[in-house]
Amino acid sequence: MENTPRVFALVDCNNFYVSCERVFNPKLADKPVVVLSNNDGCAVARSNEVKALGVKMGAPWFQMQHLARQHGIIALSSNYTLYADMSQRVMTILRDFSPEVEVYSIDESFLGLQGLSSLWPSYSELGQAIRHRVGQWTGLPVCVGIAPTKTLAKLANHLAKKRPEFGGVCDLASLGEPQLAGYLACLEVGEVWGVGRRIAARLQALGIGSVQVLRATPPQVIREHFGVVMERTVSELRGISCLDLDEVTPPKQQIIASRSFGALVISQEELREAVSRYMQTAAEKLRQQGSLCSAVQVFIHTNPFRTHDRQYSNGVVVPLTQATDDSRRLVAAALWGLARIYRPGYCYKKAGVMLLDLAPASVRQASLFSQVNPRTAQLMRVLDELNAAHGRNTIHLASSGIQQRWAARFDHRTPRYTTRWDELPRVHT
DNA sequence: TCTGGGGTCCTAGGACCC
DNA sequence: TCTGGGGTCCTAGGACCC
Repeated sequence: MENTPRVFALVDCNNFYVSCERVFNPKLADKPVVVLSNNDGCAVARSNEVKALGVKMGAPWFQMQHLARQHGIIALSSNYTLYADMSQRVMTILRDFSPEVEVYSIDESFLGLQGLSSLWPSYSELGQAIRHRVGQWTGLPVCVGIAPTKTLAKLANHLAKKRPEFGGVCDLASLGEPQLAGYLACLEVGEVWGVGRRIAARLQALGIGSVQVLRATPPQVIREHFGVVMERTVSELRGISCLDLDEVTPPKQQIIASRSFGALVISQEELREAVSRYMQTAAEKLRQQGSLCSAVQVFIHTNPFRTHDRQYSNGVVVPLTQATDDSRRLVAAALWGLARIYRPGYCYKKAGVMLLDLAPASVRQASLFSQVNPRTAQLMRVLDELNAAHGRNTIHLASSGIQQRWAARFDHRTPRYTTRWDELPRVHT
């Protein structure tokens, strides 16, 4: 279809959550820092100093207490509001460099670069310009990988991060074949985008350990063992672009809201509060993307790590007679489902809801027996506007309770520096 | 004491139909 | 004694991602 070869860049922020915290608290520079998941449970972001200590992604915080004291690891609760805002700033800058941007996750984007080479001495210098401007305008360090396929751009980004000789930007196409083969021979297959723990182990068993060997394996052989997805990955490693940029994010097919509790929950009443709360969060997201939902799922379970406790886990799908985005109807359906699956006498650790069968609101099917009430849409709009202006959960249904004893704990939260007037950073003179 | 949350895609197998 | 074949749809589960 295209004659000019594609050029992809992957721009990825280094240790994103930790770097965001360091922007606003310079004392954290060069210190071992982790950012923890909800309830301060696991390490979800680690500074280089912490990675060097051998702390793995997702490692439980309570298990590292000894190491933390020994090395003075600083632990911070997640400050998602701050990270989301910083992410937006980075993505805005990236759009200045290329008209083709796919925001892939909160801290990384793919850019289409082909055609832009005439504006720059080389793709590497374009990458350096990106690095420099993001650093100067947001304070966040990023690395850039450049290659003819997305999968290779991911690997290039990995090299840019790990190999100092690249200076944070790696353009694979600028390497000679022997040099490239040398780098790929040093990379394990598990580093490849799409190769997880399971598949890496199976590849190992077939004698395919390095990326270089994987790249040399015929895609048909891979297909026989692993299916079409892995075949595509190997083709991409060989420089054949199979995955294009997704510049417009399609609406989500399902929306999930679930949380572990900050305290154990036994009563149905408290579970009802939590389920109601989660559903209101999910419903807001549903309206944000302009969809309606035809079925909701609700699930609860005990703490699987407490193996000596009696365990219970269950979920149920509740179909709706008419597709809706009305928080009140969605909450009612979820609570109805909860009553079906609730069993007394267990210590519950987590609950959640899922919105299923989503469809655009623009093609709403009018039901024979019920009509859409225009006042409902208006009510939901006012609800969303108030919460957007004054902070999440400013106004909510009474069923989600007031005390919310079960709410997740955040014992080390930093200020929401960029999105709350009362939490702005202060400069003392 | 203390172990995250939110997504996508693919496949296998069962139900059902003609 | 002998008991088809092919297609679709749905769901659960597995694998991956950040």
